[in-house]
Amino acid sequence: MGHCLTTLPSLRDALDVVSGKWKLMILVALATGHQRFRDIERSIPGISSKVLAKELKDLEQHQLVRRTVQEGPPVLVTYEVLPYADTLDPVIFALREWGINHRRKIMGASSEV
Amino acid sequence: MGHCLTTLPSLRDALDVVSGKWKLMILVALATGHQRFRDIERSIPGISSKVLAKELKDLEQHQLVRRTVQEGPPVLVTYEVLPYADTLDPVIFALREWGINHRRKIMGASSEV
DNA sequence: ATCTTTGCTTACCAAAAGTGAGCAGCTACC
DNA sequence: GGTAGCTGCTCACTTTTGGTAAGCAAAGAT
Repeated sequence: MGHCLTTLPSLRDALDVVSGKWKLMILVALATGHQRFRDIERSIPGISSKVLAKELKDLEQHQLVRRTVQEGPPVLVTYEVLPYADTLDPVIFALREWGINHRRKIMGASSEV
Repeated sequence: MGHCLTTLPSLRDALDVVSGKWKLMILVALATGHQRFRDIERSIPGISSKVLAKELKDLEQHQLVRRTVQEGPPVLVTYEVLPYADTLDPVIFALREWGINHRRKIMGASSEV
């Protein structure tokens, strides 16, 4: 119910860009004001610099993020979400709401035995 | 903007359950009436039986899916989405919408050079 | 009897993710 | 000026995950 025939292919298209452990997290980190590599890295618990570097490149290729180098010294590298990435807000919002709820469910279940 | 401090952790919670290439696709497949293993497998292009079996177990553990065995003969195994999985509808909807739009963007970009 | 379908599992290999170290370029401090 | 620290990464390595192909028992169809 509510799922039409184009659901699977479109979902596939979206997941191909956005699935994975880190991409959405990185976008949120950027959107909340973390622009520098180390800053982003610190704001996302558990991510490694290797993965961050790779995911940022990916996001750049998908035109969701822009990398800017201000020649120094010191050289300053900044990342920012491009406007197009804002179109992912509903996805992030939905996931976040679900996450909040799911945590409630899990916590609730363990104490209600 | 619009992102509060609980965004990252909640997003993490959600992604831990739901991220990956296949889980949402499987839920949609189930929701659109595919209940049998082979049926699901055929409805999701590119998935392998190994991965499907593993993801189904995962989804079962997260209480999003129920596996039912009707002793036969023939033995009949059916999978169904549990009501709780419906709470993911907004996520799926948002992703699907984004996928539709993203495809438009990609296609558009290649012809508008 | 043989072939097909179902619901998987098992080996095997490849790709991705995580770990830890390191490195060039700069600053900060005494 | 020596050493310590930060930045934005990369490299080599191990571990985990994914994908591919085959196979298998139970049953049904021909």
